[in-house]
Amino acid sequence: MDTIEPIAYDPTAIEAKWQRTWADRGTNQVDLAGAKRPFYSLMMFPYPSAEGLHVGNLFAFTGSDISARFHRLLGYDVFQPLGYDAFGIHSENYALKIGAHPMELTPKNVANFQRQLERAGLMVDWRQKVDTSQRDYYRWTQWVFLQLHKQGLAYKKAAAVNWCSSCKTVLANEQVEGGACERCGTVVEQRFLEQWFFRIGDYAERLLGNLDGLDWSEVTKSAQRNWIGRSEGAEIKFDVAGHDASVRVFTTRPDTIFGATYLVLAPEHPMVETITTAAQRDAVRAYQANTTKQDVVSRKTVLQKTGVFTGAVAVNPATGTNVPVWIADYVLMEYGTGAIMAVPGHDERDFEFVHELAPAFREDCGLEVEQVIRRVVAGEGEGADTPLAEAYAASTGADHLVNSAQFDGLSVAEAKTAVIAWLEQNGHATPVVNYRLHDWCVSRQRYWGPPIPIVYCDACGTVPVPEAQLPVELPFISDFKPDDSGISPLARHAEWYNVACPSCGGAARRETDVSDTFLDSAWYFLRYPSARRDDVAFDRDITARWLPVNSYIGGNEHAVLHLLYSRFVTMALKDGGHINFDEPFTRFRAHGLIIRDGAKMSKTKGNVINPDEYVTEWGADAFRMYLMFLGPYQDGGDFRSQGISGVRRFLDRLWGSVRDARRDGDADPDVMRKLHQVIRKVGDDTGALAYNTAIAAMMEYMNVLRRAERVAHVDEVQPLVQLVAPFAPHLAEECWAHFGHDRSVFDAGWPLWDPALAEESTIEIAVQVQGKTRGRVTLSPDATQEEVLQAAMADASIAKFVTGEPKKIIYVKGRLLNILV
RNA sequence: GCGCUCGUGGCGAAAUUGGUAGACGCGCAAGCCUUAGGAGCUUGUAGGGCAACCUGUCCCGGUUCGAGUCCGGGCGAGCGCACCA
Repeated sequence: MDTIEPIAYDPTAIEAKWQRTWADRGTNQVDLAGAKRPFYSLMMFPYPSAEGLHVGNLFAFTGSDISARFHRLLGYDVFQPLGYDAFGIHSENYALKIGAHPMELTPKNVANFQRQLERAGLMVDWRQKVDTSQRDYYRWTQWVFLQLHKQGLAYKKAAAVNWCSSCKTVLANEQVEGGACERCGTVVEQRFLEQWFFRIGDYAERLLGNLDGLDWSEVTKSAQRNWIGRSEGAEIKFDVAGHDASVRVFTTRPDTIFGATYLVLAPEHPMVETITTAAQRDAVRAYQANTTKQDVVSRKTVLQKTGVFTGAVAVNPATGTNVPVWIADYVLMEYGTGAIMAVPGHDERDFEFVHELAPAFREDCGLEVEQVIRRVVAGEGEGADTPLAEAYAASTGADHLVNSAQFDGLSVAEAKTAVIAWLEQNGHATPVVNYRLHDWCVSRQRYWGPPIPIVYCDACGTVPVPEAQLPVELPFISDFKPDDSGISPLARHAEWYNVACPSCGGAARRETDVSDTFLDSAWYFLRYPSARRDDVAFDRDITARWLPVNSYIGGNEHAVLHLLYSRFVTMALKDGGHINFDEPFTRFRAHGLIIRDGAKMSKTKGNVINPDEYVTEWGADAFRMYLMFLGPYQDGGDFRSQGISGVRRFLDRLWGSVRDARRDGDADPDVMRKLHQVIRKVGDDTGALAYNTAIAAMMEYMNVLRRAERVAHVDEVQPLVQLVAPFAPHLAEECWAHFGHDRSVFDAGWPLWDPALAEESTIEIAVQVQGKTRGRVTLSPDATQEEVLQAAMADASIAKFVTGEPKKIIYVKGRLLNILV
């Protein structure tokens, strides 16, 4: 019996042993102050739900952990921290649901997560753990708020905001999905409330422009671009007849101005009041009352358009003709100027409005459809002279203007600039860039978050809490339940909010809202390396050494939330002189999602995987490795319980070959050649996060060892242990120790591979005739074309296809020969 | 509608980036070993054909000696944005 006998190893014992050893030896700790080759490996921290760790968490963390361990083996000083996003609505809502107090429940959940995470075998430096709900963390979250305030980037204003009646708080635009709360799915209402905002809108251009230089997943960059929503166009002024006023509209299609036959204002537009005629006043007021009460979701998604005429008339600055001014619900106050010029001939929405919803008024009010663009489709010639909304959407390069005076014949692109330039001369237009991105609403009318560090004083006004007085501590209150009043639970506690003004000492009142959870996580990566410092949010030297983050891994659901906010806060802190970099994450990779048997995992479907069960049955190493083997890391994968056995079999075989490895005699040169090839492949793939193919390569090598039908030599097996180490760290340590090493395998370095030793002495070269593969010949890699041809013609099954003299021969060295006859 | 990513065996997937399609694993089949096996080992496994061979990477075209890969058009899926002017 010479072949490798797998010996089922005992993961429970081995894994517990090594986790203990790592903790005892401080294996996972890094010298933060003195590291020579710092590498900051970051994973998105979890919020500690009571349900415990989800496979999705483990999938994400394992991917980051492998990258971190791999870099350590390459010789970097790797810092990989982890912590808890424990403040915020998600934690508070769960406490409410089970009737617990978040201040008591959160530490329990954190402890449970900690236990599960420790079993997973992550190379985390737990000394640097952060917990956003702890005072020594949120003190500095408040400090960040104050820095932004100091820089004029935080302001308070009354505005129409998104109100979730279930979470009983306002939400940022980023937290509203299709008109509903992204967390609970409740339809969001519009409320008019005074809130704190951050001027993220001022950073739109920078947030957009920097994306090109970032090594990030394309999906993430594209999501951010969409969210920032840059559009170039112009503001055009339409004077209102009989008033000393003009309506400013934003358009991306100034070229269509000759077809602008009416204007539309958002119902809540401030000019509506002044320009509405007496005859239309009642109708307008009734309409306004009706639409502003509507919740956001029906304003934004219902496609039926309604509107009412204000009675006012404006002058089209291009044609000089009168155009009626309407108000309608399809124009949004939040975007552009809250007013549009309607071009029903070339805009689908305007076309719909005119045709479907205002037929009774059409003639009376002159809502006419004019064609000003002629569509030219390649190969089809010019389109018919029918004004159609489609012409707007399908503007091809050949389309040109008609019925537009001196601009007739210009292409759409030419006309855009020409029309703006012309109108600009008489002060009727300005080129403008608009963004969809709005300022970040950070106030929350909730309990479980950092109180916003602001005090209101009748004498001094809005006073920031002095930094020396931080934190503004969140008090323990039992009635923390939010209500529908739009006022925070803290506002019920006069003993807390009544304070002396920090400026004049007079009676003053604290801000009673807390800040958005996303502010907690928008700077946590700065805190980790300085987590044990109580005198600064982050140390200058430490920060300069470790940041920006070298590798960040997380879910793409945060593309426009956490990732955008983190970039903004980083830029703001740089502008405030606190740090010297613009972008927090040099490389970001969005991992995929784990589904199960083709469907998303959900409690209702009952297909949720409990990692604990699998870790107990198969071991953390096998579970980690299986998750990574499911498919490309950035695509996620379909979890099938059966599949894990293949990975476990591999680990058992590895353990068997380590146990049986012989030291006498020499290693087989053929096996060693494969080994050098595998070292290269696993290194390349692991660096590229192609974990599935890295694992496949190791399995292939294991098969080579087995098929050798003899006990493997130490030299053939030991380097494989180093390759496996990032994936199955516990077993790798056990194997490494078995080979007699005292130190951790993670201090052993990555095995070197020698290109000369990796090279095959003979290779198969495919032989094609007329481009069809007809056979293969085995020759030395540097065989000449003549040699290959000779060998090919000696093979009857190839030669029979070669009829006559070859006309041309194509030889790709070491790959294939193509004979053309 | 706009943007991004993608489409390959029964299944999850590979393919050195234009060069032998289906590595690796699951599943399945046959065999060995077993009192037994949801264990272990061996072999086979894209489809068709007795075979020589033929056909095959969503569909249609193109470039090329050669296309899963590049180009044009279409169909389909997933994600993001969306009455955004």
